[in-house]
Amino acid sequence: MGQQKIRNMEEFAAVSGISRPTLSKYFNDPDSVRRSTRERIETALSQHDYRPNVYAVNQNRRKTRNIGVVVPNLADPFFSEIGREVELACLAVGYSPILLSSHGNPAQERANLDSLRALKPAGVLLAPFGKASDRGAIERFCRDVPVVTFDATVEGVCEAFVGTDNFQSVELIVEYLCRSGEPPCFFEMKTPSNPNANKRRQAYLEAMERHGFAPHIHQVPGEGWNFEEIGATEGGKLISAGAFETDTVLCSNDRLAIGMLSAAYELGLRVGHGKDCTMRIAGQDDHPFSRYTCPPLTTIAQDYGAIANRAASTLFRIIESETRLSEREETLFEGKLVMRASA
Amino acid sequence: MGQQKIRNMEEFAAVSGISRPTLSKYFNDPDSVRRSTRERIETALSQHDYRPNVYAVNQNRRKTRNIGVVVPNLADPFFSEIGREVELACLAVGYSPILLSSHGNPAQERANLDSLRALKPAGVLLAPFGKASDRGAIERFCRDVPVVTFDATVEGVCEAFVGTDNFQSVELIVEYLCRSGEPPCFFEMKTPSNPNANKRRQAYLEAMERHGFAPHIHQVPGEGWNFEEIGATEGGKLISAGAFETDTVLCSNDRLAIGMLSAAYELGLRVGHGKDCTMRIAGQDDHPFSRYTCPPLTTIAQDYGAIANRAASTLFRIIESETRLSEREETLFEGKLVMRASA
DNA sequence: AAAATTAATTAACGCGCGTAAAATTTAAGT
DNA sequence: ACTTAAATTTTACGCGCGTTAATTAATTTT
Repeated sequence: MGQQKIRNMEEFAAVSGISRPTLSKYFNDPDSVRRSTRERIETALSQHDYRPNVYAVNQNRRKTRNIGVVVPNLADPFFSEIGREVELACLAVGYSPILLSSHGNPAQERANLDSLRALKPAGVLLAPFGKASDRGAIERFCRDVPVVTFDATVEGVCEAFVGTDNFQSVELIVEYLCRSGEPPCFFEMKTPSNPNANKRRQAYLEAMERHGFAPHIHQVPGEGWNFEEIGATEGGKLISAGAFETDTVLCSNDRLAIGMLSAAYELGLRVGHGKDCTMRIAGQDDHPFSRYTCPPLTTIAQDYGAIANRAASTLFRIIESETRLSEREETLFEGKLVMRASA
Repeated sequence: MGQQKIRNMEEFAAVSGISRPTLSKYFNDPDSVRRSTRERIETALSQHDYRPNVYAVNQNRRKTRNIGVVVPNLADPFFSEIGREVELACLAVGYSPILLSSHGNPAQERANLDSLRALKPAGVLLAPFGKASDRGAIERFCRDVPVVTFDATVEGVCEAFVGTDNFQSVELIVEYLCRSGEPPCFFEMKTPSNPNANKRRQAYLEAMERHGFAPHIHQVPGEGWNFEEIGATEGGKLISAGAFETDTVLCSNDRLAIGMLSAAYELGLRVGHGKDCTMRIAGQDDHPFSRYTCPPLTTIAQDYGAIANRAASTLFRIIESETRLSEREETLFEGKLVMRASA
């Protein structure tokens, strides 16, 4: 294509026969120039392959076209999947997503926000740790940058929140479990890393009361994000000790359930709703791997795509309106029951 | 801390009593200034919280302190894990990692390299698709930016490659399987997304010959990265058709094995090396979830940490020497046999 | 303490682009 | 064809920092 390399917009103006300010307008918004000029520019562009220097472009702009995406832990397929959807949503409307994982560490979350601040992002999509997050840091950050939280939130902070309706979800699966067999016990970590856990516990209590059953909550020790390990070790202990009051266990999330399924298998128990089964195990989230557990995991599916797209579009709206929301928006999507063999 | 906000280095020079060029030196390398001045700067820094404008800093620099990290698919825990390790290695020596996923799409890989080029990275760590990658694009990119490939490579391109020794690994597990039971059949996709698959198939053939057994390779249709699905569907078909010549199956990777385990479970087969088991299934990679399959998966572990750190340190060496390697470096780490219950 | 070395300061330019104001061209409307 | 409105060009400045050369100050050497 091009002969010699174009070093800057000035040189590209020379070879394309368009003035530099017009080019500048074009690169900021192709639709802001007349169609005939746009076509001339694009022709020249196809022949000379020039791209504006990202750093020079962003130097003076108060707001860049960057969007920060911060998730607590990319090693969790839930977040890598939702992160992927969010990235695509950003690209689709011409923003540049910058994906950062906090690696399960709230201090890293703060560091990520610091890095982002230096990048002057137009906005940020944040899946925070919740209570474990540095509230002050996030509050300060939200003052400077429009932030939409998803999956989890920090009470009363940020412009908007998009997530799953834990109460509806839990009710759905509790209702199903009660109807189809013994009412479920609830299995979770004593100090959950994920803030949804607290809502789910609460929702479980309410749902059980609504259905007229006594709730049974089992909280096990364990820190960090190695949920499968905790589910396997601690869940296994409870199973072999006969600690569960009923034959049905609702886990706070799929990863704990995956661990518990593995423990049950080790113990030689058959899990599921079949006649020869001795217990049922259900999860929450519809983790990408839940379809392939043994038996496949019955769970509540979060609508990854809907959450990601709504969070992104809400953020775009705030950015483009250039005004903060008068009121904090909360959008909760309904979970869907995914019936598989485990419960 | 600070009273009013510092807008630029000039203002910070004023409040700190240090000249701007000295500050500039400091921010590029704190050790390049006298200790007494360094301390004065850091004191002022702690009181006024000023940070140089990233964009202005990188505008003229030919090489930034950014390091691009490109993986084929972040949704695969293998890559999110190795991506994490690579990120940490970069941060540890003061580089800024920029993690990009190609979302299983070679065109996106190319787009990622294009984005990276605009960011003038000091270097790039690339886990390419292999044959599916746009060879020309990668070659051109490597001409401009030092690149170290990991996990997979593109023949003859880039400065260095760090990965696992597939031949050693496959030999290890084939030897184990032959010694402990029937020799393994080999299960893989007809058109594998991962280039290591080809080496593994070759290694299987050689290992079987070495041990004096007839090799049996089963290639199944299927595209994309939904390996578990393919393993379950196609693997299940082969199992129920009795297509495997022996009772032992070595899968090209753990994710296929996870799918096949799920299919075997559905079929009511007991997998493992116990007396009551009817077949054995083994994988390769030691996927983070393989420990929690039912039964837990016997596999070959790649040394994630070693690969990530070696790839990173090799890249740093190239960057800091400011000369390209005279010869392409290849580092292969040995796989380790992880014996669990499935084989 | 003087000389030699090293480090910091002053002054000034350039990077690539955003952007504003004024002058000019082009397109649209009647 | 003539008026108007809209788009483009010219001209020029500024952003925040890298960097260089000449100068001055601080430190080390002998």
